[in-house]
Amino acid sequence: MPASIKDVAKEAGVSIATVSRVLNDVDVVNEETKKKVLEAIDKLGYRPNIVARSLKTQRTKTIGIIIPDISSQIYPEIVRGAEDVANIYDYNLMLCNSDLDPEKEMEYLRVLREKMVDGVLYMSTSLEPSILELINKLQIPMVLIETTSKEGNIPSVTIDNEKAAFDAAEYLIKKGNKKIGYIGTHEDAVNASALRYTGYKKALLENNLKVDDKFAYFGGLKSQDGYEGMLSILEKDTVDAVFCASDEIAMGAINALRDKGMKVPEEVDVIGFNNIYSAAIFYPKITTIAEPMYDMGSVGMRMLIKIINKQEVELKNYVLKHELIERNSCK
Amino acid sequence: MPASIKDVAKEAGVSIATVSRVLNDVDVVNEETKKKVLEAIDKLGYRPNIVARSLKTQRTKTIGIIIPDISSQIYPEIVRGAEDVANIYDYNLMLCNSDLDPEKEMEYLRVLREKMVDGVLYMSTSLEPSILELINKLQIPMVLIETTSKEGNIPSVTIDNEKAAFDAAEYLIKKGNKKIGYIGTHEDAVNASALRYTGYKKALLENNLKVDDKFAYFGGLKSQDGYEGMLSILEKDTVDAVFCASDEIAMGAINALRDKGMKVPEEVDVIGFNNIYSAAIFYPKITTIAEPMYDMGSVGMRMLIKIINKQEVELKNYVLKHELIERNSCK
DNA sequence: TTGTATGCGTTATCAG
DNA sequence: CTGATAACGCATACAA
Repeated sequence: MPASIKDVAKEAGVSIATVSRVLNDVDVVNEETKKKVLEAIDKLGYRPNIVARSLKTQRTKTIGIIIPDISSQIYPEIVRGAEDVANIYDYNLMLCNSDLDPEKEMEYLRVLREKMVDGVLYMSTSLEPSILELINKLQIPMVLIETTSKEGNIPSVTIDNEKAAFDAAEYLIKKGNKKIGYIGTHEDAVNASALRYTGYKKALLENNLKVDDKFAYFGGLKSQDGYEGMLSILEKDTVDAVFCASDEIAMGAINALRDKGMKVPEEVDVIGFNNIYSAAIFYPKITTIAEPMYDMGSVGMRMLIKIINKQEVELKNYVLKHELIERNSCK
Repeated sequence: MPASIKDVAKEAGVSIATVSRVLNDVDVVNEETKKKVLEAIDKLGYRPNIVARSLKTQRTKTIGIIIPDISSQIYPEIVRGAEDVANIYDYNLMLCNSDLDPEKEMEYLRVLREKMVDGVLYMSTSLEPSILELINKLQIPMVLIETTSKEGNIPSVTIDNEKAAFDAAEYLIKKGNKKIGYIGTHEDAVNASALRYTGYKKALLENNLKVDDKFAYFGGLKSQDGYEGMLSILEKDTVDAVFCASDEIAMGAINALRDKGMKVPEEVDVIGFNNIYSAAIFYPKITTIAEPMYDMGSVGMRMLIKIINKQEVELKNYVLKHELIERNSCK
């Protein structure tokens, strides 16, 4: 049993109130007694019990972070960014993997509330009405990362996915490519990555290129999807270039092209999305749209802490800048 | 302000004691009143306050997990394994990134104690005396992952790093390679990956191959280290094969070989370690020693929870099996 | 400047 | 079977 404030009080020969005062550096307390208390604290190796403190102050100094899956390639960096900022302000992170399962998300939201976290950083794809309703009921400070709520009434930090995809596709077009494929999320999906198809399409149209479904493959964001997607497109026609909605897709697509005896970038340009760690290690190094993962986490956390402290946030919906990184998978 | 047990009691017309009883399903309580209470709970949308409960029961149902860096390539899977098991037993995870800084590790240990976590999953490289001392003082259930304490008195889950490296090196030898390089941690380092050099050396010696320092490059575990290490070795001599203490090193080494115009595996065999996600996506796909990351996390968590519940654990120091995965970076 | 007392929301002990 | 009530460890309003 660790020492409590009571033990310290007894040891120092003062009341627990006084101990509490020096602990929190509040009110004025005589230098003499302060010293006595400090000595007692030191002697007993006393450390405050934050659970008890939390119950009293109604603040736990911990923040919940809900992500689809920490073992995927893109979330660890976001989490790291969040933790680094949290750390500065003496917050800890409670990590929750939802697997994008709305039921799990809701359960975590409830548990986080029960554990009285001061706020939640929430990453999901779609925000179903039932979840929105729960969020509303829970009354817990929250910021969305990578998503926005329909009405934009929940603070968020994202990138402009449509514009980013537009930039990527236009880059491919500027290189002189005409037949440009797409591998990624279906445009009807209600999440951020679906906007990438919209951006891709817009770039083609604005440049008087026709959008043909035979050049598009809709599936997941994994390398397997890229591999299969590339093969599927190749069965129908040849392509000059491919826009991939994720770097993993790009890697899979490049592997498929290689297996078909086609050279990247000599014969086909491939551009990815995300700029995950291995994009720069892969051969060829992948030209891609860099999403500021770390910054999304840190900016999101910073905003959340402001909200928790009831400070004004200038901008409710941050849109961070993306960047096209030229490497070796495009001519 | 959310409803408390008091509100429920008033709503149901019973005492808070009774509400608590139905909440925890303890003692016998009249079906009739139980129903009333349940209705009140439902009506008010009552959820227990776990912070208050924790203060009373002295159990928080949360577990601290200290890792070097979540944004590195190997920890996310361990964390995921840990979380999945934690989830089953209604525990949550408090994530702490230490960057292998002993000071940070100790600070986290203290804060986790203050927040009354029920246990800690601890990943570090070296356990300095000062940390051991703190651990001892804190009296908090703990299991080590990827490391062991000198005396083996702290429960742990690891793989046999020396044997794994031995297997990898012997695999290279069996392929007929004579001049086998090593890129990785220095043998004097006091952590798990240093044992890989020991295993590598042992394999060479047992097979009557001489160990020559010009074939060894000691550095970090990143791809950059692999790239530079390969170049450095190549300056002194040619090699038939290279044992890399991590997959990232292997990727860097392969890129260096490629830049030097040498083909993998036709001219040089390269074997990695860890089996990180991108090892199977890289070109060529990397032959490697697979560490059961997910299992280390889940087994560790399982063990920790047993310890927390004061159940007997049959084995204090688990050694999980590694596996050599043959892919395309070796002939 | 310091101490007493109350309550944060629970669980658990003790009577009834 | 149920209701008071005392902790759990701390912060704080109010007295002194």
